[in-house]
Amino acid sequence: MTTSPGYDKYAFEPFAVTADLAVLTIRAGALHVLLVERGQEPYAGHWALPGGFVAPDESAETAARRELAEETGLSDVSGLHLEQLRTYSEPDRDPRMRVVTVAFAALLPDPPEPHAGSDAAQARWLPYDSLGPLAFDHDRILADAHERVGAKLEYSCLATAFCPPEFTLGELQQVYETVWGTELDRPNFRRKVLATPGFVEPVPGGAKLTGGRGKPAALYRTGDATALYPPLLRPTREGRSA
Amino acid sequence: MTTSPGYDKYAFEPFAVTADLAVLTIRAGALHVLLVERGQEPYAGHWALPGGFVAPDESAETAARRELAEETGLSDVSGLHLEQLRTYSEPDRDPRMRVVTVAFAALLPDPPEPHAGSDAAQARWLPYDSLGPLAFDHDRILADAHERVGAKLEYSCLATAFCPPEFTLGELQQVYETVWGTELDRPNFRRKVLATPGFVEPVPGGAKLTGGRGKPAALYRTGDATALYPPLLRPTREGRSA
DNA sequence: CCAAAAGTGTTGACTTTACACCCATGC
DNA sequence: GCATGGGTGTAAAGTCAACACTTTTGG
Repeated sequence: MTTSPGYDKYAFEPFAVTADLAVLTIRAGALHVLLVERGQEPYAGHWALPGGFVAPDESAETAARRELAEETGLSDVSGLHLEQLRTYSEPDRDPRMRVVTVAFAALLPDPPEPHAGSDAAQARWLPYDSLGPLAFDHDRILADAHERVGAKLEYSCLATAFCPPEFTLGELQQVYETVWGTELDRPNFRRKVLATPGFVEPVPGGAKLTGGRGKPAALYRTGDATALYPPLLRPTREGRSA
Repeated sequence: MTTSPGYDKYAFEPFAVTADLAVLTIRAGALHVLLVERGQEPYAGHWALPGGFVAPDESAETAARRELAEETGLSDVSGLHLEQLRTYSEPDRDPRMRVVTVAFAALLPDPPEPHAGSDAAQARWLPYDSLGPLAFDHDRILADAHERVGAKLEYSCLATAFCPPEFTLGELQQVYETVWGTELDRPNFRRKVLATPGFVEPVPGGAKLTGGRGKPAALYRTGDATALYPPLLRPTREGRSA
């Protein structure tokens, strides 16, 4: 910690610090984002990521979790996966004042039907594709969130965060296919998932579930593992090998 | 952006925002970190990561680059790789006041012999292993930096950031071995690197260089590629396959 | 000639892919 | 029965790790 000449440690400029959230879920086979409609300028009428100021006694993570609870109306937000993305600090991000935003991605199982927004602004789940321009630099934050989540699916067990407590391998595969926008071979997907020790574990009660018609599928739960060796790489973007 | 009841957008608590740097280099086959010795409490006499306040007209990235130039004494800092790590915002990180720190990792080729520190505090390159406890939560930041850099070597072309403009494959391999703390098979390493299109490109002037005695090695430059397909995975931590 | 470091070749083990096929259920 | 989704098997292609071997330099 050094100070530039003419800079006094205790005479720093005040910054506002906010925590913004890219809350993602998969609904009807499509990636959806939780957005709030802005009621006032700037960007009145535009959609924006939910978020808010970090309180004096909170960390950015705590603030993000608080906002998540308020915005989704969920009571038990403690178990949800919150991933810190990065911090956006360009001086002109917000025309009103100097705001530094710590962005997070949150992954939810199925749609916890909108939210019980604590304030007047309406909040809605909107499909990730077919979004108009968002307020501030939120397009970029959201794109970063998508990119990060897509990458983490490759080498972590994050995918189960999109699934309910008990799920089928078909549902898990849909998570990958939806986030990556590709199709995967079912037999191979199944083998890779089951070959990774703590990724998923079968629900012992031989329980099964029907996804409409077709053979009932076995149910699985999230396992202990967090990392994925070997990784589950997305199918070849351009040419993969030399 | 929503506000909690009783919260006025313009009456936020002031936060100090700093940018701290984990400046890494490889010297004599060992990972080294640039640290500054603190002259005042708290943590007087402890080593800390270089860093400083973000000025009102700067982004955190800009502030980090400015600090990097001040601390290393390098004139051309514009080409160096700066990687935003994450933001540390726990309320009690700094006993004096509320400080939110955006941490960065910087990778330098060989040792630009210490620094011309702009202030009195001495700055030094210290070996990553055999570091005592650092000031504040800088141990954790540094560990996160090491972890992140190690991971990025797997799937990005970041390793060349540790190398001078022209380098041999042996030097590049040493970067991997030093950061990962493992040994790699030279023939296989060479093949993987050369099999990735834009990773490195040969210096056409048939230039060569001797690293002491032994056959002179061909020289390479950094290529255009940034990502690494297929990835260069670290050798099996626990058991890799099922 | 020897040691040291660069660079090439090869082989067997393993992984991955692509696809064929059977199973259980709703209509 | 037949469409639909779950689950198993397999063989060819590809990848990778391990190690033997050649080349070029300094002493």
